[in-house]
Amino acid sequence: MATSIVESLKSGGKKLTKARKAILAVLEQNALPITAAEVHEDLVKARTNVDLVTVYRNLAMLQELGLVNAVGFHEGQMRYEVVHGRAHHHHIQCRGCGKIIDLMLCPLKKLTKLIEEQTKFAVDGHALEFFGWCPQCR
Amino acid sequence: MATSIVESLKSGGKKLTKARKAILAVLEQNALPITAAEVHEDLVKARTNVDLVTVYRNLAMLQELGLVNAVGFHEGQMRYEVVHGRAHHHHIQCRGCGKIIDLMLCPLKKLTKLIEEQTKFAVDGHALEFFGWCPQCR
DNA sequence: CTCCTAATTGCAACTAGATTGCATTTACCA
DNA sequence: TGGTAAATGCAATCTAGTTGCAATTAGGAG
Repeated sequence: MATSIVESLKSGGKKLTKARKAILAVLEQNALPITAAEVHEDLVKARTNVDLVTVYRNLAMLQELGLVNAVGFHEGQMRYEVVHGRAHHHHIQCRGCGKIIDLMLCPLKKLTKLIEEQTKFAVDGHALEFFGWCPQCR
Repeated sequence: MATSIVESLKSGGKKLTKARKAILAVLEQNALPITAAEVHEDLVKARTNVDLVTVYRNLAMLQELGLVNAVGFHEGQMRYEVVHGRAHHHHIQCRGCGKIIDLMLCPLKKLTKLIEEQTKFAVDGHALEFFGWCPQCR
């Protein structure tokens, strides 16, 4: 596991438990954002006994520490991906098969400034997802 | 109610029921996206007896017809707004008080073309929400 | 190395948002 | 005005996620 992650946990007063290591390992093995249930499935497959509740609690905690990023596609559930060493990016999901792919771009830096001027909000984040039909489902 | 809405319903083989009219009226009275529960609350206040299930079913149907737009702020519930006569736009929500305001802009037309070239997806929509702190919560 | 304590975990119960099955009612066209 | 497909209400159900609590564990102090 990356040193930066261990550091972040420590400075947050968090322990490096077996469950936590396993959850982070699963997230690092998945290039694309996965659901809590999928994290749990992978843990079971890897013969690692971690309760689904523990998965939820750790995902929430890792999000607070900024180690994990939550992504929503309006599916009725959230998806999660590790932040560690990856550039800020967005996703596109196929409306047919649900396939997700990474988009290594973000057009919103300039726009954020404009919005701050217009609304007087202090903007500190955004959610941007694209939807469409992949070549197979088209 | 706008003629265009009545037309859309008819050509979709949908009836103009009392419940449906009331739900559309509530949505038209709310400038900002509201939840199914809030729609239901407004109906109760207006002494219109419509079951929450009927609200859910109609919101889903209106969305399919493209008359209503679903917006998600990762709150664990969806919000809905009428499309009728409003330009495509996005929103910003305060992380403190949950206040939402409209942003009458969208920077994504050009980007959509680029994504289609890069991914071979046929892009047909996107979700873009901003988060931050409003002047009162800052 | 051992002990202590706060952090973490698992289990069970619970919550909230949303969906489904089915019998009854309603819109609307012939 | 009657027939019928669409729509509704109610109750039951589902799924994602959360909470309370007793038992366990990581990891620093001594």
